[in-house]
Amino acid sequence: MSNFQKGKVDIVAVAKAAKVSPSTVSRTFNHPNLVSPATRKKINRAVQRLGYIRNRAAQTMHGKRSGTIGLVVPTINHAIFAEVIQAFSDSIDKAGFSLLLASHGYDLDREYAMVRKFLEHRVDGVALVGLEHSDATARLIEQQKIPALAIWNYSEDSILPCVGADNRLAGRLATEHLLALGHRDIGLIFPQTNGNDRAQHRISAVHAALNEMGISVPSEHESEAPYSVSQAKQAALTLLAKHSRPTALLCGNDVIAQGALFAAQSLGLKVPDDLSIIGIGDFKGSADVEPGLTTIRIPAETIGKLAGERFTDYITSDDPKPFRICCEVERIVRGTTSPSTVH
Amino acid sequence: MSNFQKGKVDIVAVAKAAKVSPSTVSRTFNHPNLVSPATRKKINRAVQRLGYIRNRAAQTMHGKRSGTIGLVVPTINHAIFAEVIQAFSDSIDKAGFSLLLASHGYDLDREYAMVRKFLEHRVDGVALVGLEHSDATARLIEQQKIPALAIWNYSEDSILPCVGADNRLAGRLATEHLLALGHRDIGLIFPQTNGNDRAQHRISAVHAALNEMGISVPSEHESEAPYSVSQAKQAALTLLAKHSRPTALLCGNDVIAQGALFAAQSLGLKVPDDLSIIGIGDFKGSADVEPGLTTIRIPAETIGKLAGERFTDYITSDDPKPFRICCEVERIVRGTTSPSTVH
DNA sequence: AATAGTATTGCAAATGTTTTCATAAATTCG
DNA sequence: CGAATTTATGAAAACATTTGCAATACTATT
Repeated sequence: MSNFQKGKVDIVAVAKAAKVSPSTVSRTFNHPNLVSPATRKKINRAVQRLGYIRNRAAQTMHGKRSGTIGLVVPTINHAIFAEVIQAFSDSIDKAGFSLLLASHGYDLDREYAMVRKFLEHRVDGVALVGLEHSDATARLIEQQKIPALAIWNYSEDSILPCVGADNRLAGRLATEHLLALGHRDIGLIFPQTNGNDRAQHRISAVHAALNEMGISVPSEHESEAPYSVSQAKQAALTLLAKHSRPTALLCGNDVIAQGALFAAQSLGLKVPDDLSIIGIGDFKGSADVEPGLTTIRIPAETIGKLAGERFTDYITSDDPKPFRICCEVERIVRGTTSPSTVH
Repeated sequence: MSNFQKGKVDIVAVAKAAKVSPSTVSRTFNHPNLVSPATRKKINRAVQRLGYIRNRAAQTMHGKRSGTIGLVVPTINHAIFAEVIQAFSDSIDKAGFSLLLASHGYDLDREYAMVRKFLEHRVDGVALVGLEHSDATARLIEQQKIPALAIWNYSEDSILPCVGADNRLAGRLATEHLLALGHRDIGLIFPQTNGNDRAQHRISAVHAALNEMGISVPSEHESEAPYSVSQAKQAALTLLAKHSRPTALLCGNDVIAQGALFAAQSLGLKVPDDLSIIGIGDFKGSADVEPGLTTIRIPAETIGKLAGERFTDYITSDDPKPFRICCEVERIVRGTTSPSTVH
């Protein structure tokens, strides 16, 4: 009970307390099999007594991994990203890594800044959302040779390793579902596609699928809404107030779809009888609204989990092989869609 | 165009390229006013050319701050925590800090483990959710003299500095609102209170307020639900199916309240005419359900923002003064509550 | 009992910075 | 113009580790 409070407890304080050399203490942590059980016990006791905590900063300086992975998301405060962050965090935690998290608010220049910041912290890898990033970001990753991962989106020609879903397919499936139900007059509410390749892929697939059927969407039936139930509700209200109302609404994500649902309800429209609504995402809660939301499920949790597992493998492997993983999207039919009654 | 790729670019590589000493390079970053504009320019050019990125691990070893703050939350994947994380992240980012994030899943032993992990990374401070933590965690914080902050909850006798709301008051306000509307037969759906002092404070205040009116809640009108719309919906369905149905439902948070709302709707009950529902939290989306959810607003964003600002101040101050900040809760009356029709 | 081999430990160099101190150059002032 | 400041730079020590190498102590083998 002597040197508890006095000064820093570093590895040499522990060494002194255990009457061994600092090297031995270090070895006890890093190569326990190289030190005799007896000394190991002495050292552990000293560690306990002094409350020593290893200093990863010092380790990192030796070329050891920092044990951190940086994740940059557009925003944390979305059902869907929260889910993927949670799964990713849990997953890398299992592999002994800590999560550095930042958001860029759909601004790719801020994304760059965040990646840089993470690089200063010497993260062992950086994960980004989506496949579209600024040239500066791409250069930075290339130049610094930092392991990087794109999550959320899948594309067979992605430059970075990726774990995600095919958003084009999601858009197509949603469209085909409505078409199969006989809808020909389809309204579209999507988020801005600027710097958001997920939305961009989805909407272009929707248009493609409609074109194949010779359907085009009149511009007054196409609307843009930010990611927020209330603003989506507003947008839907405006769209639905138009003289010629579509028989179905295809929404860029489930948050927008929920907004649309509430808008329809507050206009006294019966969903799905008067109006069908389909979303994309299958967020937590989409199953629980009344009626349950029909949607194309993007398996956020699976993506996050898988991304974490594969990325940590990749990082810790001596000869890392790039990978691209496509997680299946799936049509989930619930209560907000029904056959068109117009013939 | 010589030493681009060959080997590490560290401060001495930059120094060499700019034909100055490493000290001068370091100074250019840390005390730019101490180095002449001319050399500064030379150095900056070299930095650009080589793509040098500062190494915070090495800085940290010098007793400089690591520039990271650890935040441990029960779970990331909740509307309410996502909101507070976002605000906190943005706020500390402005002050130049990076966020290390971890979740413990309402397990205080895991919380301890996460704090330890953060300590290894030499975070400059650690923020926890709530005021209830394991003894080990408290000891660790005390012993390591690491700046710590409790967010989300306010209490005047909190040991740690705190930024949060008075959850007891929230519980009381919710109760008083229902009582004022004439409800005497009130059902309760709350999350588990184990290791969750927020819920614990709320429910005890509810019971206290009811007691003062001589009201007690029959056990079949009191139910426990985890944090999930669907499971809350289930719990509410069971509760509402009882022969004697309460006239109002007081829910431990807005997610549960939403579940209750959907349950009521699927049972064909008119809200608020047949059943009043009040939540606590005012989550994103609570305003947008139909009818809008009456709730007690806990200003998550304000809490996160304020917490970030005050905590970074605290950390960077030479003589930090402890603080406790109470953010106001507020009754938000929307469409899910109305006067009791039973007399 | 001597030798070879193995298990255990310590020494010292290295990692990438920052900072104190010292020195040199430039500027001011009487 | 020389002394006194001030400004700009460099050398070297310090920070907390890890690890290659060397030294020592132990075991097993003949």
